[in-house]
Amino acid sequence: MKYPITLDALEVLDAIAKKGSFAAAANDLYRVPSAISYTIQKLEQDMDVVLFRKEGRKSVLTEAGKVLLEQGRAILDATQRLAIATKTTHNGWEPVFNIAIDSILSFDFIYPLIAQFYEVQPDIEINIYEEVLGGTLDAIISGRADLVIGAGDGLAVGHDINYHKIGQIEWLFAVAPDHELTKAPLPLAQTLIEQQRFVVARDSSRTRAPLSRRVFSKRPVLSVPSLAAKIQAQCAGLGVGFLPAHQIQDQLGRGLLIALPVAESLPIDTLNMAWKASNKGKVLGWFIEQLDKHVFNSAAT
Amino acid sequence: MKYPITLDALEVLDAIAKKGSFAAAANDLYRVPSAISYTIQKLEQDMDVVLFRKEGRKSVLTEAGKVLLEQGRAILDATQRLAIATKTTHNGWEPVFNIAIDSILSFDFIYPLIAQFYEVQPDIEINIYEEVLGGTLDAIISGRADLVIGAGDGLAVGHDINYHKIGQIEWLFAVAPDHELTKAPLPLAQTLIEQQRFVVARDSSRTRAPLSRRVFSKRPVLSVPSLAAKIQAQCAGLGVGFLPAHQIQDQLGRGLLIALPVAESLPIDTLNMAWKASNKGKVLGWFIEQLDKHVFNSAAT
DNA sequence: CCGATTAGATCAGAATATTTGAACAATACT
DNA sequence: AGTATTGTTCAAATATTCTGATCTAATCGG
Repeated sequence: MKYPITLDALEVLDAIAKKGSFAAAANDLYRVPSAISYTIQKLEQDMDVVLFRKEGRKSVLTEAGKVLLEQGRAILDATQRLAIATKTTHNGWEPVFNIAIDSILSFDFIYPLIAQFYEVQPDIEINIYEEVLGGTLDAIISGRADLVIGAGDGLAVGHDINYHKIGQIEWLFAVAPDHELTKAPLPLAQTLIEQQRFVVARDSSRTRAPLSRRVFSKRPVLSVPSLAAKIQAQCAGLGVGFLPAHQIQDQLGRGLLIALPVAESLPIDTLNMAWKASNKGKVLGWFIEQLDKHVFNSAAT
Repeated sequence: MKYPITLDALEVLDAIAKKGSFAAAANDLYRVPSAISYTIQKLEQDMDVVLFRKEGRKSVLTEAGKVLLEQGRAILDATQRLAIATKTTHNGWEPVFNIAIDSILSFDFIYPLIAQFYEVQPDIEINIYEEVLGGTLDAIISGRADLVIGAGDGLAVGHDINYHKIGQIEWLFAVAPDHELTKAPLPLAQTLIEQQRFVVARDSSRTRAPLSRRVFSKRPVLSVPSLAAKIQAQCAGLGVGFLPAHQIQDQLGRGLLIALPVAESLPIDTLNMAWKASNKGKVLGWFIEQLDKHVFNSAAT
């Protein structure tokens, strides 16, 4: 069964609609007007429909012609994307790449990397997701992420997951400048800290219970949607808590937050990336290589 | 810019995949094998990708070939649907037709009509929705329905809506066979009725307040999601209420419900269809004509 | 009102694309 | 070893698409 519609004919139809006339479309497509006329007449004959009617010396689309044009454009777009997807697959690149990033990190570091990647390979669809700590393993195993970046230890025993340390996170106990703790003897005693209202960040994109890190407080906590909101709440003096050092350099510099030493020394969290060992994709390989080089939370900066 | 992909090439690729070889695909497409070979080689050259590799004397798809095949099939399907949609538009038929039916009716009556319509015109997408009484006018004005069928008077003053009576609904006051009202003097007095628990049906597909018809009860009502649920609840003796006669013939015949006369005579509701006066669609015209002929709730049945 | 310009159609001939038929090499089967 | 099948090559045939010339009809500007 021969298809009455050809992509070339849809392209001609599109050009006529965009340029407003057969003659202009011909010019646009480097053809002569009679070639355009031939193509449209052949399409009308093959489809057994009328696509244009005469208005004076101009041809205008019929309702059927409009249906063909609109949905034809969608098919042309899909075909162009298909050509690209086929070519990127041919070249060994995955056509789609998903990255999940721990909500405790900002996304800022990944954008320059993606910009670099798009210089190398512009035709890949990259999707970025925000994950909480506990979700990173799920994201890899379930296949919804090709690569995850987040804090915490690798716990993927028996799951054929590769972990690689790419940095570390320093936690600071931070309070507003007018908080009473700024007048207390340093380092802050555990018993004093326990009496404070902690601000905790929950993951707003997940319907799970709020994930609280190092909640020492014996007072009701203040729960906020995100890390950014937590920082704002602590700047406002609404509570206290630990914050990743790299996220509050600006606030510390401007005196909006004060980092106070605590008696108990906090371990520094490692920052890992993880991926399925069986995944040999070139996009994944590129990102792994680049993240390995990337310097996170440098003390010198 | 010439498109490297042609629909014919996608059809060839599809045939090769389905039939398992170039030779079988050639046979299927009424061509010679060298025509298939030519088409694939031209496609590979135009796209600058490798689609097949040799395994012995057989050719098998590469990963790129698989991507092209799968998404190419979707494009072929879309193109076939587009040809049909264009043709139906050319023939004056609307490509999509939406009918909203009052939830007080069952849908049974519309299915034979749709079956008849599909004998006349199989290529139209028909969508059926359930609406409550108050929603029918909205559905027409907003354009989400081309035709609505439901009970009640036409209230569309100033809205350029055509109403047409197509039948009527007889309401019966029905109770379970072991309900105490079956022992009361007939016709049932108003004061006696008022003391009963009524079952009312709300529209589960809408987030509006329950729509109650003829709620006489001074007791808390039992609200259920649908008319079907209302019938079931009344059969179970959970309450009383009015039910459209045509919907409970079976239950009456089997003694699952008893229809009791009430002192106050109830008006019979008219059943209307409504549509926008400016809508001249052929599908709409066909349904209006057929519904006009259709006999609803005939006393003889 | 008239000449110039533009839009699209017609058609013979040219150019390009696709197909066929014959022959071949390589692989698989009996 | 002989036969069958798969896919390729290639000259020739066929089909499709395009060009260039010419035409009709409609619109525009002086």
